[in-house]
Amino acid sequence: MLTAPPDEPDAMREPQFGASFPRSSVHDSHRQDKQDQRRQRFDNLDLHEESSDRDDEEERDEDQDEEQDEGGLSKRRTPRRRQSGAGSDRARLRRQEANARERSRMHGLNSALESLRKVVPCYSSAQKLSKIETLRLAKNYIRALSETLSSGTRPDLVAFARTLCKGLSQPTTNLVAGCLQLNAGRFLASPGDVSPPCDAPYAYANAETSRADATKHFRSFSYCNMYDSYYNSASPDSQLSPPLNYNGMFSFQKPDEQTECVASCRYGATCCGAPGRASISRPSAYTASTDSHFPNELRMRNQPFQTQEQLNAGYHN
DNA sequence: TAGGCCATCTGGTCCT
DNA sequence: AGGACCAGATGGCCTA
Repeated sequence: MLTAPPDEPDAMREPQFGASFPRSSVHDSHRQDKQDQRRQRFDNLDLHEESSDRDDEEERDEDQDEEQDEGGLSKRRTPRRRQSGAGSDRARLRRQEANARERSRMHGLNSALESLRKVVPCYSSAQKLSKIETLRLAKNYIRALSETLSSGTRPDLVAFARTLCKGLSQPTTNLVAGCLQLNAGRFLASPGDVSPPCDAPYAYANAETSRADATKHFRSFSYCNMYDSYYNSASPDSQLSPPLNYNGMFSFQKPDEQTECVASCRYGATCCGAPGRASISRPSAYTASTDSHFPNELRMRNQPFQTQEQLNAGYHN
């Protein structure tokens, strides 16, 4: 089953609204058991019979095999020659070894993807993003950070969130909005239609269930919380910290990541969490403004916003 | 039940 | 020759 429209050149671009993700990982262990069973079953398969059956089919379909996909991409697979005796055993062994390698390779790929999940906004081990959504969100995250860095202007959370949610599915958009405590329906509506996110803390676009899902698994985020936590210590119940690093100015980090982050990040900020979620307190160069625009804007505490050149200078020196 | 996501197997292709 | 990579096929699980 395709995960993207066939005519879509970029599979990461189109949202899949209504998709049933993010998916819970609570069944991962169960899934692992099933996978082991399946693997055992496949390993015990008599590949001679399987090969025979397929060869029969291929003989029947040999005439149609000449056809090619649109675009000249031939997907034809040449009929396999049936092997027998020692050669067959050897082939089967090699096939099993190849399968094991492929499993290992895919596990490595999934491991890398899991690492990616942990560094994009809204990470949760309890309710993780799908692969495609993780890649989309990561791409948007990089883009949003790059745009902020290159603009050299004071960041705007709504614009940041828009970039972040571009092309994401509605559920994921709601989750990101939940992390930001933004109104997903409003901040994605139109560039000029920006309403203060704090007027309705959880007015989600589609359903209350989305709101509940988001708040259940993800620590809520807001400049209000940032501001508050700046003057308060972090709560001790930190477990998971969705990293939301907006140009390095504020972020969710695990407690054990704070030390090095503080050391390396000149623009560390502070945020705090919703009940049950991590709450981080870090030295901040910014404070949230308390005027009518709050919390759409950030304000520097001790220094003006620096341009990209100034930012880079800190690293180049 | 349909659709989405996923893991796995599999054969083809490319590279070393 | 063998391993890595890729994409198609398949079937299971989950959710709306």
